[in-house]
Amino acid sequence: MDEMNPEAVIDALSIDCLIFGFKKRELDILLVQHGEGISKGKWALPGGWIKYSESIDESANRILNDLTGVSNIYLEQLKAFGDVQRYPTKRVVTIAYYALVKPENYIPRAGFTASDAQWFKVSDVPPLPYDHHQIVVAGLQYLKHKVRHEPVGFNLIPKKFTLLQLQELYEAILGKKLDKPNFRRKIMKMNFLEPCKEKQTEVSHRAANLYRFDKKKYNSLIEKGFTFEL
Amino acid sequence: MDEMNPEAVIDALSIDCLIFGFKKRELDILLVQHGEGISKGKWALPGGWIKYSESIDESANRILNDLTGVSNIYLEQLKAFGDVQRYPTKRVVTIAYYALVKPENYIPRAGFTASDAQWFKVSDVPPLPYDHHQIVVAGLQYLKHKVRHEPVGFNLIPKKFTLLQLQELYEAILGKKLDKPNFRRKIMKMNFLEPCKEKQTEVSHRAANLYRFDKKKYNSLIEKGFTFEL
DNA sequence: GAACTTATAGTACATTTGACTACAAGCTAC
DNA sequence: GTAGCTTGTAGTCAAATGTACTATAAGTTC
Repeated sequence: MDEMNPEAVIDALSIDCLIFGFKKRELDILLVQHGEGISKGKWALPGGWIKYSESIDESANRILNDLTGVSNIYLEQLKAFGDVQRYPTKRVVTIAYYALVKPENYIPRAGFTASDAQWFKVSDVPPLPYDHHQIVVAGLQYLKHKVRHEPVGFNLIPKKFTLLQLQELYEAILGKKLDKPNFRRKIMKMNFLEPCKEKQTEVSHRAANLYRFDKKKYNSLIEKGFTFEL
Repeated sequence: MDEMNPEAVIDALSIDCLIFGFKKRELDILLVQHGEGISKGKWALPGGWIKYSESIDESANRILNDLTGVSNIYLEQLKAFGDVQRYPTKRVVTIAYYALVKPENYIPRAGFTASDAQWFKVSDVPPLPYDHHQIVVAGLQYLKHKVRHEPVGFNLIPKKFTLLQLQELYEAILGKKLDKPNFRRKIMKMNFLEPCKEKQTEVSHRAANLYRFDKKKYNSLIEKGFTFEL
């Protein structure tokens, strides 16, 4: 049977990846240009078929890496999309994954069946095939909600960051100005930022302290009933 | 091909339903006993195969109705589970759905391949086959989070309810005692509960006022920027 | 009516939030 | 150097909110 061949795919089940980046106060998403198949030449979310030999999580990572060269990021499942007519030639249910990354760390390079891979501003995404637009909308909506209830923003800025960088990120995502002293106090009181004991360099003003997100601290706070809210 | 037959199923893709109820201060889930197949006799989440002719949402509703007689509820997608070895005889990815219902409105009656259908206390769930335990845990975790950020709890209690009933629901889900006067004040200040101008009946103590959740009020608050938090 | 149960109101204190002020530290231009 | 700029960091204060209570009211059971 198919399942005996480790390269065989489940032909009714695919993965699509929605990768968010953040550059110059703009949210970006990563698209690939199809190099073959029925949608050749079109820009679309990086996606592909799930193999019998891999879990769906593994599948998402492999597909993303094959098509764009992006690897070792934390892909999380967004949602399955399974309308009867979402795919033109046959019935295909797709499981969408998403991730937040720092674009400067992930220069996409097209691979496998993709002829190109590039970041697009969310505000300037080309027409997408299948129900990919719907997936993007669902992902954006989810991100908007998630960012207020979980400290996912840290995935979008450098490991070591200043409090102002963090504040500007939130201002951009939440779409409003925040008071500087109050933001600092609120974030610092949450107690999961670790000072790096280093300062900013190469800035033409007083250098700010650098901090990093301490996941261990955060997790232990969560276990004690803490909930992140911003 | 398979897809031409409207009864044909996608044999690598299933649905499992996680239905929560609330009775006597306890959270329940709805299980069915398999009447045939490799897990005959075992209690499991109501589940089945997705047909080529139906969307995954439709599939979830049909399967739940076939097996338990429960219909017309709002099923929401929880997550897809796709470990390679999650199903014993072949590779199957399942999409889990969940819903919150008032058990008194939904007396389960077994149907189709199920020989029985019953509510089980969450604290007293029998051993479940496949990765169904993992699905239940994921669902509970999600519910626990969701219930604090959205007023979904009202789906689990009668339309007209007392504040103590509501409080007991939250205590059951969150797993901790809440202070009565403070809970009342907080909920009432949110301003989306409408007094029914009726009182409890048939209770052997002072009758409490009945309230109902006013979805219109809630929605208009949301539009003004209000966020539910508990 | 006494004892009990649950409903509901109120109070006092601590904590958090939001708007704002003050000042320190490092750069640049003169 | 110093004036003037930018950004960092600390603090104040009143209002709102949350927390831990106490008190009392309104029924039921015996």
